[in-house]
Amino acid sequence: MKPAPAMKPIVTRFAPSPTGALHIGGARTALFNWLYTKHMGGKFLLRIEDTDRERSKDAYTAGILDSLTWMGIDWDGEPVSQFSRVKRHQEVAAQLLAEGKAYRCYLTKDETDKMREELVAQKLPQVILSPWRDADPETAPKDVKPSIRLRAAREGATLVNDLVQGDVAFPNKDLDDLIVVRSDGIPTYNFAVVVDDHDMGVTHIIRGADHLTNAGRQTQVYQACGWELPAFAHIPLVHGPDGAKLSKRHGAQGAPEFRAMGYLPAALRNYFARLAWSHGDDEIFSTEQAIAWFDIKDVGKSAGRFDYVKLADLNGHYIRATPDGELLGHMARCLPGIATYGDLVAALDPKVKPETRPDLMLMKAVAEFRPDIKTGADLLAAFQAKGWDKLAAALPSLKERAKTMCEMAQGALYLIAERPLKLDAKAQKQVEGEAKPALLALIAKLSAANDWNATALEAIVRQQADETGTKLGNLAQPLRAALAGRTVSPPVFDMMAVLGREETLARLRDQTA
RNA sequence: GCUCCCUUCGUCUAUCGGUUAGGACACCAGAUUUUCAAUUUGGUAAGGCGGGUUCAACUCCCGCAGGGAGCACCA
Repeated sequence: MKPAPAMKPIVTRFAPSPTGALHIGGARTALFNWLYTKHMGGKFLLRIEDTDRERSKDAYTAGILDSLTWMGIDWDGEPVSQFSRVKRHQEVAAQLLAEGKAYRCYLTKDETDKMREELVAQKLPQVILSPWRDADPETAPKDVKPSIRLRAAREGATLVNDLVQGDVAFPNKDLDDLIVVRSDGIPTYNFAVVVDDHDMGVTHIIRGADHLTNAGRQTQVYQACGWELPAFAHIPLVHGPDGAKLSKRHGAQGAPEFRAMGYLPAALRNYFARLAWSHGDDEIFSTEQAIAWFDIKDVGKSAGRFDYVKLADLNGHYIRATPDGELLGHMARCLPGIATYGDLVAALDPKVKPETRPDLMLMKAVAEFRPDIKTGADLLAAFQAKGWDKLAAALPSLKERAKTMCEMAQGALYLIAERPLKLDAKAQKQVEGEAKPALLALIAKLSAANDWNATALEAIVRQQADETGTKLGNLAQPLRAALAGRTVSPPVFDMMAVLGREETLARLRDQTA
């Protein structure tokens, strides 16, 4: 039998710049690369684009890697630092120069800025035509450090064959000679990217559509170097709910914020996979399924809008589907990332609706319920002090009714209430009047309960309802109010079971005293 | 201004020349119910506009309009 033709495994990469946290749009780009690579059985590489020495920070790199790991996205090999490859970039530039495919340009930044200004004023395309392209190098000024520009074609068009966007042509007359190395000797982004992608053996470049025009420029570099072009796939951007590029006024942007808002990595993966990509009518699918199904040819071209409501719905599904132990782990990772209520409010862009920030809603509730707890970390500590096992016991009734980890924590606040509870106005009403004698009767019966579990407790309360000819709700609501301090809570019998006999009875007595 | 991209329910999308234009979220109504959820049944809701091509167009072509992205010695 003849062996199947050896197929060169694909190589993809994600190349964030370490100038901040992992942007959620970047996370999606990484996800698409990752899904495609896993689907094709290739290698997924990471490159840190740290040539901007002013803004790049090692802490950001660490944060980005941590966020990717949290998202469940892994990569092959060690991340490559672009800055560490400057020498190599310069070598290639020198080679281009030697071959006449690039030239030294003695135009200063000030001069080109001015030229550009004039072009804009005259409403002309902003194409800088350097006089040094064909000038005699002998006439070069001695006191100006030159940049190196690519001697790009002026006629015809540069074609980008894109797996998502199709064939896109850029007229060469609209592309000026790309600066490949700045006058300070540092290579520019569009040049370094090509050299690095080539050297790393990248076969498929999957990135945001905002890079489409860069693909034109980079294609010219590939051609000048005589290198084989990779396949390009420019995936549509994610826009804010108003259709504009995702920015501060749309709220959260960084992956860590999504973690702090209580979203699960699995939900985020599922949600982002469905933006601009689909597999028939499938909406909720596992990562394994996504890998099996994912193909670039099924990626659409139009930008999608970020929909927190749909994300929340998916997140709810994943919360319900996640085993309790794992969920507790997510809780422990989520809470410490939450700032104080005051800070959250202060950081909120006025255009962002507070309801779309689960972390803010949680801290608001905390501020009312336990003013002594200031940050998410404090809240976590409070849960731990009360006993992590209490939270674990409460989880089953909590996860049914939460869309985010923050909502779940909010539902669990009854665990850490301090006696006597401060009931909110609606809850207060529930424990007054006729409720008082009913509660007193219940206290007596509950004290005598043999078994302290939800079913047994429910039986006792139901019995009293039957005996007194009242509806169960008339007893359950006062109980709820007394135990949780609110009129909305997890099921009362679950709360009683989790709180235990002593605490339950104490809270009930507090309200009947 | 120049270049490039996009346009199906409010949102994410299916459709790949012939469908009652399907699904999901959201929304509305009913069921269930100790609150809130969850679950479940049903419902409202879409092919930007104008021209072609074709027996037939959401689907192909052209124009217009609207939206988006890019236009640095940033990445």
